[in-house]
Amino acid sequence: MTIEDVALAAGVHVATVSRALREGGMVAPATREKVQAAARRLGYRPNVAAATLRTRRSSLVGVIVTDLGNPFFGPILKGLETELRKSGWMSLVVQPPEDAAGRRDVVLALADRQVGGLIIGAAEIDDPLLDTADGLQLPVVLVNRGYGERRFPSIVTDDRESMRLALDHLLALGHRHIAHIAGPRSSSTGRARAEAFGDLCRQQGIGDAIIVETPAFTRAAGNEAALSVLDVAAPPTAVVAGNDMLALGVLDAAGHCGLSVPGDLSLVGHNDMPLVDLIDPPLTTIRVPVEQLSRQAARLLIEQMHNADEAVMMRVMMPSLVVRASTGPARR
Amino acid sequence: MTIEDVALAAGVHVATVSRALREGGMVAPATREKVQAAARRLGYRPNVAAATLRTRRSSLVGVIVTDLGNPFFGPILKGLETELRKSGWMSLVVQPPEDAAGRRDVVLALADRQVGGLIIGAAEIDDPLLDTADGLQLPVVLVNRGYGERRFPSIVTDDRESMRLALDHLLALGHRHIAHIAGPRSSSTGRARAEAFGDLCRQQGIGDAIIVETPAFTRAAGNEAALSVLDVAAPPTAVVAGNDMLALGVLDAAGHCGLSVPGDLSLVGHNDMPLVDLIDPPLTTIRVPVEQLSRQAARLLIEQMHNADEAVMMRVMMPSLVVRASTGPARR
DNA sequence: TTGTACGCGTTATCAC
DNA sequence: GTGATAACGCGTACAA
Repeated sequence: MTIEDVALAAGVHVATVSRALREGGMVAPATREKVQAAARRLGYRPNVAAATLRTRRSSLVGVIVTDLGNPFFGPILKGLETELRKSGWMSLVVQPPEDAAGRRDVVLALADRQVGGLIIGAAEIDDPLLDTADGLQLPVVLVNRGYGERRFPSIVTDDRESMRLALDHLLALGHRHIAHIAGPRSSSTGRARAEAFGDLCRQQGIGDAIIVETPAFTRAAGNEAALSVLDVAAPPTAVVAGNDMLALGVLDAAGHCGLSVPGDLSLVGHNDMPLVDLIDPPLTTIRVPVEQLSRQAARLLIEQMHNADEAVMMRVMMPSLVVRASTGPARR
Repeated sequence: MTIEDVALAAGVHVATVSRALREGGMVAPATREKVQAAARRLGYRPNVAAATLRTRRSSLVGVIVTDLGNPFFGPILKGLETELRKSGWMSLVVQPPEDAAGRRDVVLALADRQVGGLIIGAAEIDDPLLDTADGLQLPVVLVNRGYGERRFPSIVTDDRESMRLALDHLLALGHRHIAHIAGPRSSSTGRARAEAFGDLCRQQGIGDAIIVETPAFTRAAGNEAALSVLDVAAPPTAVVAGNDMLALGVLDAAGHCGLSVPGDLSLVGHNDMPLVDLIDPPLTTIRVPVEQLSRQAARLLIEQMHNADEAVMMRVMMPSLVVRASTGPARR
């Protein structure tokens, strides 16, 4: 069942069928109708591979996400897929390997499929992923990760504002000994939040603020890092975690050290991922507007793909503080 | 940069290049090496669209999942993608619409992309998705959903065993008034668990077991259904939920009714999705081996795609009980 | 073992 | 506004 069959059935030439079935084709309304009727009657489906071969374009978008197991990414993926498909794009989802060569290959493999662009929710700073995409001239949008030199369009939340919200909240509760369990410096969010936290502490005259970097945004890493901070004579009275997964690890560590939350230790997470409102204690955290984040990202990519020479831009979304029960007044 | 350029550079014919670069091609080792060297030197990347057009095969697999926002699906997607790509397949991820036409179209769109097969983690009973895939002769594997007539290969957990584990646990704790907040009967798991629960209760001589069906596996639906059961004079002392999301809703309802868990009400979930070990109280639940479930599904699909006339088979995985703190002895 | 030749289904560029 | 025709890049019988 090819375009030729339709042409035959409609009594026109294949070229006319092609035009009639596509948006911009210049065809007489009557002809178009005739063709569409024939196509429908025959159950004709255009051969996507042939069209891709001819046009060098496919209706595919590469979605590169680390750690699909992380509850934070589910909603992001959901928003992305929904919004992309609304515009006719399908999502090729890939988790990149750790090694540089593997990351390069992932982008190449995606490019081989003629993806129109890439949404990357996994970029590290100086990521081979980005260099490769850049070399291929592939439109890219970063979600929730900026890039060191801001070379790529991205949707991010304001990390400085996040830390300000967290810190103000803790200061208002009387805390003065505050630690930050930071995500890896190789990720823009890990780095930006750590730097903002440091700056703000200095501004507030908190000299002894501790910042510990973790190797990954995981519960295990959070636990380990938190132990090094909490398992001492005079532990801090509050901790700001780089994200919610790290916060869960901090919770583990607090339990291990016999510290009650929020009695002995106040804890602020980041992201407000699903279910953190139900854990014990319900987590005070910084909410990022996930739904809008992912929809904006999809839209931005679509714009970039549509208009190749769109200016590089960053859209910054504002986080907000959600106070639950993991924070309380300082005892000391 | 086409296959012809490589042929020129290697001093052989394009056909030879094609053979040399693919697995089964019969080429002299020396020639192959020469060709590979030339290809590498030129940075040649085969045109996937052309190959797809020619062979009518792509290295794409359709992954149809409802509700990417549900924390249960993240890990499943993760295992699926990992395993599929290990065998050279990329995942086209799609969330199906609710309406029949939309579900049909999703499968057609996937088929248009020449996907080798479909992994469906969203099938309803008598789902248009399945009929369409069936009509297209597309290899299909169902994850965590069986099909009414068992026409499709699937990976499932043993729902009867799940319910047996849950019920035995509650009976051992002395409960006799037990309700089941069931998932929709339109889903195989919802139906199977409800039926098993009913059967087992009868076997145990529990005549007054209540089963309430929900319209969806969501927290809100669980809450609503649970309210109808708990907000009465003599509520049951234990509830088995159709899955963890429903269980969270039950928890909400219990709070609303002033029932403490597990003091006044014992609660068993299903799936052991991420973070339910941290909620208050930590949820007793039925663990499904997600990692293996998804990997098995991917492997099964790969087998089906490889060997078209593989017998339809179902692989059943055994669930296990994870006792945490949401269940306790019956007071009455 | 290698080369020849054709076709896969579409779209784009021309004439008309 | 429509028809003819030439690519697009590759895989594969078949012949050599």
